Amino acid sequence: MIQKTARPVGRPRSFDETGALEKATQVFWSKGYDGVTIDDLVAGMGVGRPSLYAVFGDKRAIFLRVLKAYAERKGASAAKALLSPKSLRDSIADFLRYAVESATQKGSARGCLMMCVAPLVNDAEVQRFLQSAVASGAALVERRLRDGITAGDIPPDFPVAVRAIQVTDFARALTMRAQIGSPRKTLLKEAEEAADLVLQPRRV
Amino acid sequence: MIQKTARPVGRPRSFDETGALEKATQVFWSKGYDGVTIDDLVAGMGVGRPSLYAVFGDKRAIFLRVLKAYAERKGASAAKALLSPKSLRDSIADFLRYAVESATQKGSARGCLMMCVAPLVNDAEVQRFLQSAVASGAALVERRLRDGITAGDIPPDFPVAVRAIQVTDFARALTMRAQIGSPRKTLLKEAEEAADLVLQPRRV
DNA sequence: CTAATTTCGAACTGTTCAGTTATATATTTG
DNA sequence: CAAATATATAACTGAACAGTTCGAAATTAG
Repeated sequence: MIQKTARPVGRPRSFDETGALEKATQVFWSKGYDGVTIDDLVAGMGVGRPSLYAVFGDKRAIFLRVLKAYAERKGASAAKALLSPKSLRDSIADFLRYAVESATQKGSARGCLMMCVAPLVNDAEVQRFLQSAVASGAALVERRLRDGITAGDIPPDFPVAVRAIQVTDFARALTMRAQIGSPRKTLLKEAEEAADLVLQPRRV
Repeated sequence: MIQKTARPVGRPRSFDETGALEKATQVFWSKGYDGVTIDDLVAGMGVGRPSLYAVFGDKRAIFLRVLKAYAERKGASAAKALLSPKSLRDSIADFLRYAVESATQKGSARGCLMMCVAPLVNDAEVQRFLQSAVASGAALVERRLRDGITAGDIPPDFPVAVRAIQVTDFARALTMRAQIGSPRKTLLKEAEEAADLVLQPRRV
């Protein structure tokens, strides 16, 4: 019989790996990549310096893990907002509203790790990751738009690819403005207006 | 008679103040705010360390001057693109194309100092400045849209305020994507599509 | 040519930082 | 309880950094 929860030999860790990464997310998010020192991470993650290097590696490695975990969570939330069984208009509006809400969340830094912090990291792997994340986001929206055609919410000649990109562009822009301090209420209103705009049928 | 070009007493400076600030712009743009050291500025601006402190102050002071000069230049170019005597569609498209072109300029860092670097600077004055710059940009576009109503390019009930913000949001989003490496050609095409979208009359 | 003034170049100083090492501590195995 | 193993705590090391100081150099004023 295989005991999966077999305690490993040696002194047990005093921290939770996943939890520490989540705390690291907050550290990077609030201080930016270059602004973060190892001591910031040691303090913020609650992990001793040598353990931090042994378990997670250096700053770059920690950031990459943080970024990927963050992207996964965000992507899941975005997909949830987009693909629940609502009207197309509501789905798109929800997607944009979610972007605004998570970017203006009190208690954590404003904006978004992927849009406001990661792009400044001068690292090829980070850039590649961001590009693929951008493409995935647009693909997700495009899928929803196609479903909208099937459901008859928008006409069959609706330019799904172009509009999908425009939806994600609005999400990006709203998130950026959240970061520099635009109030949530304003941005939520603009999210609605953006949803209305991108769903307009092709001009006659 | 006042001799304006009276040479000041003492050893003349070996650098040009304005030129040094332009070089500083490149330094901040390519390395981000936190990523820049005083030595980077000394090397990049061609100004000796003590002179740098004496003439410009510390890193924060230099960045503020750089940011303001940059914003002035950008604002002038944007106004030029928007307000030249062209069709409304061309004006808006030019505005967005200019955003893409300057964000994908070879030889200098991608993106834009105001959108990609400055928002991460954790400084109240910088944030206030950015907010006002965002508002100015939207106001400029809105003015052009109003002129478009006068000229009959768009109907009198055209939602100028909302669409003006949307235009600047597209500029923001396109600039951001330039930064993470989207090719100029792609972005230029999307600039056209964005211009078409935001000029659609209100839905019937 | 001398004194006054301003900038320049180089070096100095205390601090902060990344990454490592040494030792103590907690736990499993036998 | 003793040996083996893995983590925690604290301290160390060399490099990088911000801001300053000091003497040399370039210029004007007299």
